Amino acid sequence: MQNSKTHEEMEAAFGQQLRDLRLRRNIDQRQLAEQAGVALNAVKNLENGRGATLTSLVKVLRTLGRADWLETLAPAVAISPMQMLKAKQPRQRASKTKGSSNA
Amino acid sequence: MQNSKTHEEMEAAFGQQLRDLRLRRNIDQRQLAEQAGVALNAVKNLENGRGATLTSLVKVLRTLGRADWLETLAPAVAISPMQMLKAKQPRQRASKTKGSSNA
DNA sequence: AATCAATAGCCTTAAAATAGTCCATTGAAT
DNA sequence: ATTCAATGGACTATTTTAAGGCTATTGATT
Repeated sequence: MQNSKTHEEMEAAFGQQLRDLRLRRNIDQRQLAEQAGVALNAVKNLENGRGATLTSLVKVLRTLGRADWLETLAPAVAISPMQMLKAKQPRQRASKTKGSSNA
Repeated sequence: MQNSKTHEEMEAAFGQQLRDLRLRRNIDQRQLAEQAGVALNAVKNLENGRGATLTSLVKVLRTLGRADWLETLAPAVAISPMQMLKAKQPRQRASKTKGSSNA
């Protein structure tokens, strides 16, 4: 009922994707690190799934030209233009109804 | 020529997306933290863009049922079945040709 | 409008990541 | 086959985050 991969495996697989992106740009880790403004070790850690910060990831993604990917996480619910008007967002909260299993 | 957002802004916007996902599931930060196996503070940090580790992010994404998103980073080049056969991957490297501006 | 739970924010300690350097390995170019 | 650069891996010091707890806000429900 859940993803069979451990989070370590997922981070490693993710790192491989980052590496692929870099190799397609044909730049080496050192160049990527410099352009991103992070240490070479941070890039190594990312690509090898050895632990990283979200900040390093974001900086690297920007450099790789894939910062847009970060905006694709939330499916973004379509709402009507009228609703748009009142769609300010000062601190939403989870509500109390027990039936919490929404999709 | 580049994203006008700073990486801080990007992390904050990303955190908002995480929050949206959580609210759609209608669970609170405490529940999410427990189910993900991270501290409540880790969830707060993520949603408020105050710094986080990739590990925390992955654990949270799994809990939110969006672990698949992590696999959508690299466009994944289509290669022929014949090429598949020799597509082992022991350590690729960036090559030396100066013309490195690939898309 | 009053209640109460969800969230923000801060504190301290422990754990983890960054940064910088060095050396070993290995893929690519000659 | 040899050369040489790209990468992996380790080590140390420093910075950042996780974890856990505690209080102040604030949104949702009544």
